[in-house]
Amino acid sequence: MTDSAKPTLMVVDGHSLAYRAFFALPVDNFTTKDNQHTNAIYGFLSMLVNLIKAEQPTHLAIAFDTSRHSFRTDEYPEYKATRSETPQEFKGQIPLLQDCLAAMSIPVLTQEGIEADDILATLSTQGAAQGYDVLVVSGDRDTIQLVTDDVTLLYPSVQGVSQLKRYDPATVQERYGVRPEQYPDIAALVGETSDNLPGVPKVGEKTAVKWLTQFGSLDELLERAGEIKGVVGGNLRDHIEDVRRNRKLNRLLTDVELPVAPADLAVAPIDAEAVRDIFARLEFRTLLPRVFEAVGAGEVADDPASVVEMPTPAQVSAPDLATWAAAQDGDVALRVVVQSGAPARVGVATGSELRELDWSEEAAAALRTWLESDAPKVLHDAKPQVKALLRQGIRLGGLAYDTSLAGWLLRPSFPDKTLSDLVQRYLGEKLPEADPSQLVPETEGATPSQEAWFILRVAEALRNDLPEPVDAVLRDIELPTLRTLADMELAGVAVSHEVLSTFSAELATRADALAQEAFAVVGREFNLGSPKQLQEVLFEDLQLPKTRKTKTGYSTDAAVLADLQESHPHPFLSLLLQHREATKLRQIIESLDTAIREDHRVHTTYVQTGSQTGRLSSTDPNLQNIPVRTEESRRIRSAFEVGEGYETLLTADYSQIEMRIMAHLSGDEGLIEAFNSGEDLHRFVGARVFGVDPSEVTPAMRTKVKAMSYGLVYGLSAFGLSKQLRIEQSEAKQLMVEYFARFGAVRDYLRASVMKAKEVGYTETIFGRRRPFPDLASPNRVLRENAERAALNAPIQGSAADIMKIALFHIHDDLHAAKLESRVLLQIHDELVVEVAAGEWDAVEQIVRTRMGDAAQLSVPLDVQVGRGRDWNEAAH
DNA sequence: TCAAGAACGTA
DNA sequence: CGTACGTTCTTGAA
Repeated sequence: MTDSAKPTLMVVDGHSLAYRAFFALPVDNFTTKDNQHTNAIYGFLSMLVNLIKAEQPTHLAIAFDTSRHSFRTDEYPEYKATRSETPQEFKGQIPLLQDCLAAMSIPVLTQEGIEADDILATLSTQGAAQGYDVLVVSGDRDTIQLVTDDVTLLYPSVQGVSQLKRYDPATVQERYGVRPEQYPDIAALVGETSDNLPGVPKVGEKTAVKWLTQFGSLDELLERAGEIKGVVGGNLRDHIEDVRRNRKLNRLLTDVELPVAPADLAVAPIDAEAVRDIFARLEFRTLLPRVFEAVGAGEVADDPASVVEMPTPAQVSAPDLATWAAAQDGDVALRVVVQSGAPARVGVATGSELRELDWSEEAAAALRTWLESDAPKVLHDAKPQVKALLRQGIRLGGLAYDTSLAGWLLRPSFPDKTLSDLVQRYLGEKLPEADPSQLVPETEGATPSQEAWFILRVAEALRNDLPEPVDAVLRDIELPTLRTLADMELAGVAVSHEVLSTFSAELATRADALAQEAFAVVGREFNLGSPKQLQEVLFEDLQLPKTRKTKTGYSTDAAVLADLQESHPHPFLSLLLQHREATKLRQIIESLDTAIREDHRVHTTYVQTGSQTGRLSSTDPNLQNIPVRTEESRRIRSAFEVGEGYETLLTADYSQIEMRIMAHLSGDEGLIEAFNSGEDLHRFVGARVFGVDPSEVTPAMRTKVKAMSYGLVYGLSAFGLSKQLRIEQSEAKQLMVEYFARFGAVRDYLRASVMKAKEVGYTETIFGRRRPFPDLASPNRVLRENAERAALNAPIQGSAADIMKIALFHIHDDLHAAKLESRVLLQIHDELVVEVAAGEWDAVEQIVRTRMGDAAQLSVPLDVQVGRGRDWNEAAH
């Protein structure tokens, strides 16, 4: 153990440890909005902070390599020559890391022509001589030679950067079988592939240790190399010069002339302001308190700017709160605590004052005017609160900002779910939370007005971060959409329990019969729903050929089973597929049925932050994946009926909206003509691709170009196309060639679009919604190509989502403004379902057609198909 | 009780 | 080796 009276000098190889962090931490989680990668910086600093806390060094320095060139490459040009090029994503982080260290007042040492480990060697030698306990932190094994009674090496273990293994002389002896100073001898014999230093063939650690023990020293061994028998002896004699060279190169310099001595490296107070600045730039939030705690706590406490004092919440009467809130000039944050769908408490905050109260009828009456006014209000996850107020007959006005939506728009791939997440990320603070594990919580949770206060501050931080076009999306698309969704969710959709239960019973009978039949064919009973048991039956009992591999075995999905049925027809396969279909439908029906509420309606929840592209998602239940493809499955849709007090359902959908967006974005004249011609799209495209008259396009031709057209939007490959169409890959390839020969601008656009995304680091929709793609720069091919396909699709799918949202809230607002009873119920990405009141059909259809058709001005028309019926199936023209 | 994986429904 | 989602079931570990 260390003698506490001695000062501790810690010297760190910044380059090698940051490099390890670079590979250890997923880049996804460590990319700023400007697309600056920060994983190496974060990983390194995080480790450093832990080290400082654990080791409490009195003196500290970080050494970096200057370049790959060093005295070793002068000596031996092949040194480290086989190392692959350092990724640009890593190099770019080093100057920023050094800036961080400068802000933390930690000396950064570099020396032209000298490697970081030589600086470590020099400092540790000097430090040990001057009475320091020395800690060397490095990921380079050559530093093992530095270990002495006074010098301990901390070396990253294979598990990652967070685990450091401690090497003192005894540990080295135990692990390598030699004393630390002998380690370079072993390395010289064995060689170091990572440094491109070949050793003696067939000689590994074991042999090297044996020889060194036997001969006492490397010099002695090389002197008497003739005494070693066998092939390895010959190898040694043949490679003596290599060994000498290796030994020369792996000796670390202990006499580098440095501008500093250990005494100059005393730990100094950090520059709190500078650290805050650079961490803000790198979007490090959680690291800030950790750094302050580890190295600068005393300094920071004196800094008034670092402490934001939370005002004390005041319990007030509703009239007081209403008067006070109405008198506010700037933004006011509002938090409505919702319990069982009803408001329970209300908290309001400005930057300096906190007011709150319990909800009551009197409170509602007193607050109504302010709540319904245009006075700007900032909320977090407003939709449930808007709904709760609507249930009280209060329509919230002045919805100015939603931090949940803003956080999602800024980082759609990693939605910070809760307010607590946002406080952590954007303020670097902790939202006080009640400890749920305790019956009597030890920690107090934030009160509503305290939460509101945090929301206001998070909103301010987000406003600074949100680029203008993205802010416009929030203001002009998302917030109006939020109000609309609240009404849609409250309205729900009428679903007939009778229709569902009749169908369900039928399916249950059928599924049972199919199962019995299947068991009879196989000769035993088992769980048809268990992929594991199913595999036994298919591949062992029935001896069918093994299929595509999955993580846990072999695939039994529908596509695979259909293939099997074709190559090895077996009655069981068809029974199984039919059974799956019946049970799947039944399952959907059951979950739908249990979701029917007392008003005989199903109320889904739209998750506005539920996708990375800008689409909505729907949960509890998901009404965006109700079956439609088969005749039978559409019976489920016929259970969605017009509700009491209304006359009919209207469905409206965009036809081929994504292809139209492609035509617009690419400016492809052929495709634009296709949409303006009035001809069926796939017929038109088929005629061009196959060089025939539109009337001569066969169904097979149409199917092919249709698959191709849709595939384009997803970044389809010839392989994927051939698989889907069950044609040869060569034919698929040929199809793509012909397609692009006629519609070349489409391909040019898609290529340019991905290129642009690589350049700026994000994609953008027509309306300015952005989605960052850090993986476009990934050295990992799979990751990169996945990102490329997603980046190809994002602006198209996202623009379609934008257009639908714009149409949706305009329709909602128009219906409201025209005082019509009719209301939008559902949104299924490119389709809307509207419940139409008696006598309102014409007006509603007019509004829907206009708003959907005019939602965006593209170079092709937005075609809208409208249907009418008593139920959803009937209404789907 | 929970998480992961497989399967499958939609646009 | 085609994008974007949510739900249900089974399984195996906790």
